[in-house]
Amino acid sequence: MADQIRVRFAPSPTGFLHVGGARTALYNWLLARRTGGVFVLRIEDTDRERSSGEMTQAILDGMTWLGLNWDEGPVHQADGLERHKGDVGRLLAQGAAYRCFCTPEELQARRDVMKEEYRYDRRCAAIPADESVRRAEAGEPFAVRFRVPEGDTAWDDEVHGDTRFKNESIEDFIILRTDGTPIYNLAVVSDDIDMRITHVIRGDDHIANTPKQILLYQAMGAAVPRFAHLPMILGPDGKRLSKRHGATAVGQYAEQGILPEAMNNFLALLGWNAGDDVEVMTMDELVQRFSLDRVNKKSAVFDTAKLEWMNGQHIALTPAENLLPLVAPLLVSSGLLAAEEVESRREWLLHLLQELRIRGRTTLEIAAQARTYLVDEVEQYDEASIAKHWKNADETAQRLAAVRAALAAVEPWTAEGIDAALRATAESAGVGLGKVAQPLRIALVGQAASPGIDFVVHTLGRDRVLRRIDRALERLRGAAA
RNA sequence: GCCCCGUUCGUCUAGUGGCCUAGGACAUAGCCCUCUCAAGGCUAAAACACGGGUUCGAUUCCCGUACGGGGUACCA
Repeated sequence: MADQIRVRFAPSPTGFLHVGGARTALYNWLLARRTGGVFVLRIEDTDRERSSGEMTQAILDGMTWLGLNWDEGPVHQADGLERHKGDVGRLLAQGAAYRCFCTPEELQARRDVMKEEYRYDRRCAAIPADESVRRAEAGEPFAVRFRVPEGDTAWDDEVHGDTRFKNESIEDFIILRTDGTPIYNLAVVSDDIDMRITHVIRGDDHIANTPKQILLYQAMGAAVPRFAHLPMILGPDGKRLSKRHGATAVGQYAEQGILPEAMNNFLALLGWNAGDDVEVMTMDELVQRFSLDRVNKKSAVFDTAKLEWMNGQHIALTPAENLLPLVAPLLVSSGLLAAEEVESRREWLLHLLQELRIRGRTTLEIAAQARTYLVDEVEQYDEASIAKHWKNADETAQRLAAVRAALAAVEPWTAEGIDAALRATAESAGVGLGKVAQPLRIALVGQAASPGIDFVVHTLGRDRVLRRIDRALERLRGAAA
């Protein structure tokens, strides 16, 4: 398998896994799965100051939630320190890099004078090799810079096509700090060579790093991988997505009742499409259909309304058995259900979820709608609904009393039997079913909107139905008096 | 400042010179279905940033301009 595709996702552990990173990870994962390749996870923790173990774990958790399993890793970039140093040593030995004895303070001073025009003036590039070695051995501190050659550096980007930089626009960048630790561009290239990465898929904020990295590959005598630069994800205001736009960490969406399948589906469509009008896709379908050449160049706005719609689509497609483990914990933690009831009332819960799953866009909404079926009494009556459907208290009470009698006699207790009883009640009263169903609905759930009335009555069970009607009758008689 | 990238309905997008009276999806509005609400179905409104070329013909190719974004660190 010499031509097996190897990709990597290489986040720096300086924060949670955010949606932009998640999409980058997803595209890498999809390409690997699509082609039978290898997906490597690498944690870029060379910046010790800003990296933390908790954040590394948070990123791993986010990936796991999304189901983006990795085949190798997580490898820590910091573990490659010796190799990085060795690579720098070789570049130094072959003259592709040189020691720079300018101190950060000196550089800053020059930058202050020249403002934005400043670019490193290569003064240390002219130091003869023997002198450079002598000063280093004498203990003078130095950083190592890459000697950018003349010419152009170009590549055929999988997303952007031909992309070209003039080397003169690239300064002799530092590859090794004074403290002997590598800089990002060197570490990335050294690691990607070491991991035999064939396709580098990352955000297009890295486009300007790419020529530097290609130069490094060439200097190190390694094959240059394919590059694919994905467009940025923006907030609704068109600015780069950030915390002030609200939820950006994938974990926050998990808490908001978003399904990982929906998140992946939505993220996949942010900058890519399957080429037809199909939008709702399972993970398997995404894997089947993904290809890099249908990735867009244009940055995209993250639209939570569409995410929620898509989540609703995925919830509706999720069998009740699979929905139960997602919703039950919410019901248990809000005290509506005892932990052991999840098992003992499993059939009833599945029956409920089967009905509710097309009625909510998040698992939180589903759980909220399940509430009235789990408590004994109606918790709150919607006044606007009462005003509309309980207009005449006497008449409503009469009708509810008739309904009560009919429901008390339904045998067996099935949705069909209930439906027949309600229709018969309406008919003998000489009104349409709506005139019976709406007042009853308010008596049962406190508002004018709910699933079908026969479902509500059946699911609530005879005892609670009769009790709630009795409560409604008390209320109506109080109002009439 | 300099370097680079981008620009189709409010948003995500289809479109690779004639198939475009620019298609789909979300959101919005209306209708249908109907015991209500969802879901579903149908319909409506809604876009090729601008200016030059090239061409018999440009959303599509080229050049400018404008606007947006990224980079320009001993951050990643």
